[in-house]
Amino acid sequence: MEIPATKLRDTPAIEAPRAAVSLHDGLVAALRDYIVEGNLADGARIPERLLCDRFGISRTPLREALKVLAAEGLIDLLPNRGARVRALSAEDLRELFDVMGGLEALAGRLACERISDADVAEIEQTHHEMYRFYLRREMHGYFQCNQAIHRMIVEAAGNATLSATYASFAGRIRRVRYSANLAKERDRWGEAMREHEAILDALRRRAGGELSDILFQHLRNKRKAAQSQTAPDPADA
Amino acid sequence: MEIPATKLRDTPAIEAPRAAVSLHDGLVAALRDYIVEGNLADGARIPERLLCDRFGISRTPLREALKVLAAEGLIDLLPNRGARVRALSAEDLRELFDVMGGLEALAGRLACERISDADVAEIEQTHHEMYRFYLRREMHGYFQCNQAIHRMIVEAAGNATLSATYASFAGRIRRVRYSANLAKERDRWGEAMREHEAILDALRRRAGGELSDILFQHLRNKRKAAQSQTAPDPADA
DNA sequence: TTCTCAAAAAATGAATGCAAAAAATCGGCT
DNA sequence: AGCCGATTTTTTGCATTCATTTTTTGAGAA
Repeated sequence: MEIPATKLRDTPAIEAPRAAVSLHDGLVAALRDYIVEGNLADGARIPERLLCDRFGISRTPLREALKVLAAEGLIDLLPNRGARVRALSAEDLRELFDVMGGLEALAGRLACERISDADVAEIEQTHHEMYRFYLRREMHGYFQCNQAIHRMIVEAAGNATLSATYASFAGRIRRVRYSANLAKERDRWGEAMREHEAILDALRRRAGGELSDILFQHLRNKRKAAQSQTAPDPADA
Repeated sequence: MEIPATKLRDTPAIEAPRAAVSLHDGLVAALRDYIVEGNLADGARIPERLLCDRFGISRTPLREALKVLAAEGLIDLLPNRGARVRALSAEDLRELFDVMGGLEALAGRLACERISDADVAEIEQTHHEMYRFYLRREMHGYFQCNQAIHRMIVEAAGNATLSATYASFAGRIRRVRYSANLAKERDRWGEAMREHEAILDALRRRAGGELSDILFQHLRNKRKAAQSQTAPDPADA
């Protein structure tokens, strides 16, 4: 029965660092990257022993990390049968892209409510940088700027919960993003560029609802591009 | 050992599809409910030993469950200092409501794309039932129908990922929903009812973008009501 | 008394050990 | 010869144990 009387005073730095960094968090991140980067085949069984050796730890912390990743949806945990890399079906991809679209739509709406002119200017600047990459047909730089813009909009929403959720889903589709997506994206490069113009325009006017629609549609188009890429459906193969 | 008996019941049809049910999942669910139902004080330290005794298990599975709940954002895990119930600040509440609004907005948009006339009719029916509760000033029944309608819209989106995410966030605010929210809601009862009329109307017309806006605003208003209720910041209470 | 510092106590983080379940291997049967 | 069932082996799930870290407690000095 410890009395909270003495406790109430010492809550200075608790709110600020929401995510405390422990050794365990590092392992979760490492394992997540390990999987996201495709070191394990889709649907492959993940023997605990193997990963223990790989990461140089015992089974206890590894299992904790596996549970977390399972909760994140990155792997499946079959009772008494170990962990398996969750293979993303075409259906999963559809769902993930739509949820990402919904989150970005939300971010756009919220950003319009509170974004400062300075932050809009920063996005504008990145947009122009991206445009230069587009003109020079430099895919990589374009991609980087693109990602940065979307991230800035999400940040501008001023909603840490949203940012965290967005990051989580972004991680989940990063795998496919790596493997595919680039080639077909090229076909709709001009279209994407125009969409980004519209995004910036709506953001300048602080037209939340409009920006929301544009962003969702933007992701929807991205999804279609990615899907036509991955079209030969692996789900029922 | 007798703990999970009462806990396992309240999993709607949401989680069904892909999550395999192990004994461990039961523990996570039980612990989640245990916290959500307010058995632990806000910000209170959670001694592992105590929960081990309470649930009749050893520390290993408990710690696994704690990690998962921490990943869900329900508790904070301070390195070497144990777990604490994450106290929802006014800021957190604002964020959560907005994210919920974003998810519902997305659900509405997606639902308009694929909902069948039969499902619309079902929602319509629940809506009328809700209206009868409204006329008779029966708060509880109204509330049930309200929840059901929102859940049906989310389900109608046909996106399991969205459903799971929605359920997760709903769980996180369930705590405050229990404690407060009802009284003030009464003041804007009529307004909420009108908003629901608009929701149904947009759904009938399959006006996705419109429904999206309405649902977000609906949640925004709900948030305002809840906030004016909880206004005296509970963080430092 | 009150503050500081140090030792004791308790709690956390991680490794190991043990029982049960699944997978693999081998012998028996049709 | 091939297929099915039992035994061995491996793997998983959980409890227990060990090493640090934190927290508490107590003694001594200002």
